[in-house]
Amino acid sequence: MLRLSKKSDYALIAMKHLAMRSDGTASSSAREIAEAYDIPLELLAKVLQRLVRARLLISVQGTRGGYRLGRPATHVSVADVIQAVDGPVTVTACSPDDHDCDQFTKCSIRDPLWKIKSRILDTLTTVSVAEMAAESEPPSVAAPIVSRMTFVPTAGE
Amino acid sequence: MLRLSKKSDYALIAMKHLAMRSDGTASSSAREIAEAYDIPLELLAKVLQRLVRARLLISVQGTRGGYRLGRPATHVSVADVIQAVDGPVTVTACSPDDHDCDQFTKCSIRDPLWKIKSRILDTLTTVSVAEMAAESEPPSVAAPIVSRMTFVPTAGE
DNA sequence: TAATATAGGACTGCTGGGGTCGGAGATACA
DNA sequence: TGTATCTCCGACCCCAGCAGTCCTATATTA
Repeated sequence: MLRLSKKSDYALIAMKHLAMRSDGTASSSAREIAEAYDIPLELLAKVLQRLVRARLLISVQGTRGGYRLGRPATHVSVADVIQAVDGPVTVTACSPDDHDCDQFTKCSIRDPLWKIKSRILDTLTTVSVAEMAAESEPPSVAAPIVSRMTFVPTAGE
Repeated sequence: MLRLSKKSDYALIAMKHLAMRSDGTASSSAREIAEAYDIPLELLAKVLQRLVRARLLISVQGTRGGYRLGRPATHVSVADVIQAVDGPVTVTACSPDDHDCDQFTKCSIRDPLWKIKSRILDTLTTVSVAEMAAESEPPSVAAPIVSRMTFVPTAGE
């Protein structure tokens, strides 16, 4: 459970692929990425379209067209990619202020789960695509990727 | 996305219900819980059976039977409940040592996502059922639930 | 013995994700 | 200008898995 969809998988693969070869503004076509990772072309194309709509990618139409990052990979989090493809990250079916949920007027776990969801979202937001790409590089300096993973106790929340 | 199943919802509701009224070894029947939260009885019963199999609950058969916690609510994490009902928490379809995943021999995001999954699992493990139940109590001391949420940078991992 | 409780297998309806197809629009190049 | 190549986008199908139901067996108490 809690598995994320293949669309998200494909989106992350594509984003990482572009991040690793985007020295400057290099672009790749959907076909190139699809063949590199054995992903169905049409499905990948649909995923890439959503990423374009979310401004995470910029598409160039026509011959020799393709996709390139919409902004630096360091400014794109895993959460951004997942949400662009699969919609908002929601652990529960209904949100705390979703009062038209018939069954859960008596629900007692909405608020606790909502806090857990916030922490998961924090985790996904903290990791950027650039950091994912950096892990695959030959270990040169071993960038302090996890240095920002420290959670501040949010007792006031 | 990342939504957990209704079975997990029901399981958490039931566990919290029992945690809140388990002063000593109070028990509740499946019907009682089902009616309290408008949950289909048969479905809830099946969920409770899984919790019994996972030793999270103890069942008493026969008239005036029911369910009670298998161990103190402080020692039951949200992750325990979810895993008992929905199986292991997996963000990706395949694990890092799952080499028979045909498509993902070229997969480049398995390891990064595996780390993220570990952090999510940490979050779910850190919150206990007792803490979920405590949030509904009239705020007496406001127990320091999140004090253990501080992540230690695992740079060596 | 009757009533009530859990245990658990078998079954159905259906939503949503994975995947496919075809056509429209945009661009590069001859 | 024409054509090939590429992205874009909507429509469509298939099916695994979840939610929910039903039925029977078993255990316990009154």
